[in-house]
Amino acid sequence: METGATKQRILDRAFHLSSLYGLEALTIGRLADDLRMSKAGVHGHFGSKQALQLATIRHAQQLFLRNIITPSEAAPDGLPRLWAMCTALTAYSMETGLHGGDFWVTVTNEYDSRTGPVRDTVEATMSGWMRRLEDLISTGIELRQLTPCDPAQLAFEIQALLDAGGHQRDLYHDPKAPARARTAIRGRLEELRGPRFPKLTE
Amino acid sequence: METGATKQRILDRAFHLSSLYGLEALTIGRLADDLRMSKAGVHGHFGSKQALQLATIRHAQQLFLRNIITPSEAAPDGLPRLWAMCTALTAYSMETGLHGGDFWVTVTNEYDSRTGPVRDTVEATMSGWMRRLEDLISTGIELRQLTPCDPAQLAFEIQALLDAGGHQRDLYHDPKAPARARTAIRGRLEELRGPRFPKLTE
DNA sequence: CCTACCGATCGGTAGG
DNA sequence: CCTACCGATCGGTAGG
Repeated sequence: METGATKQRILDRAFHLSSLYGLEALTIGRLADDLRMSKAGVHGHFGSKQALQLATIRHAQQLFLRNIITPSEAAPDGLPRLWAMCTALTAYSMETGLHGGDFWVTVTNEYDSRTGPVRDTVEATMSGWMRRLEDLISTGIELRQLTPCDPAQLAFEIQALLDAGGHQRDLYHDPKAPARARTAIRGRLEELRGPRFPKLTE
Repeated sequence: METGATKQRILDRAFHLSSLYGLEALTIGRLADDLRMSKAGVHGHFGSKQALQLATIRHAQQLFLRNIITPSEAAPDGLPRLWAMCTALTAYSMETGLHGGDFWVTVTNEYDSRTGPVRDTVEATMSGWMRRLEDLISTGIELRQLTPCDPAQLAFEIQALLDAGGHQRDLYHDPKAPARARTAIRGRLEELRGPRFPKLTE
């Protein structure tokens, strides 16, 4: 049960546009124009605008899994894996074009004060991501890579810095912002250095 | 040359709505319904939707100046003043309702990938705020409150944490998020403690 | 500050 | 996947 090629084209474009302008500003007409299709042709693949938004979120989840999560699983559990995810996110952001983290920065900010199924899906996705960060931190503590600390607090700080790396890069057209995020995260981790603190690449 | 009472009512409501949903989702019709006015009655005060957006930004600037900047000027220059601004922003966020920082978190994220006069105004405002943070950090270093460090890097980190305090509070309905931001900022400042590091209240 | 409009665009539907 | 529509709403204008 594969997704059709046209539907993939629509989702790629929807992902691109909503990474820049959000899922509320996404319109079926704009999407159709970009893809040189009719509005009904786009609409028919999803049935409603909300279904299109939810499908775009699922598409973004798949890209995030493929581009960020899975590659980082190659690194050892705990701190090396956490650091691999942080470098993947900030490295991606240092290149041109659109990448895994941008969609989520835009969309979480767009929906943080809204209600409804789209918001709920966004929140659930990000909660899963935060739990993943906290688990890696907890594992890092258990493995004595890190000094004991509050995983939720450290995860909050890392997520804050990752978000700001992408956001401030865009707002100020400052290509150094992702590197600032990485520098700050690395410094914070080294401050919590435990006896088995691993070497952090890059 | 005072602003009319009706115009103030419109701007208060526009500020409230755009703090939640952004300045692009703001519509003259919705504003008119909320205020039990006609669309033309709202429109006439500004002349265009863009002028309404820019006027709402100016309104938000005034509130930020009155509620955050000016009160903090009572604290001594350098670190105490920087800390006063951080506590003001996170304290406001801990109460219910809408406050100074929320508008800017929403709107900077909304416009970071857009173009045009509204985006330019938002960017200029935030650049001024970042410069203010950097100046307070530089003063703190000169006064030996802080160890020498890169003011732009530290300002980036503080702004990242302040943003995330408001944003994650809303996204996860987590009232502890602003306190996490404050804890992280305080920890970062104490890490950079200089010989004349002041006592940080609260 | 209002009523009464305008053309454009929105999400969505009928029918093929 | 298309053309040809629908009612609702958008920003904006005329005229008072």
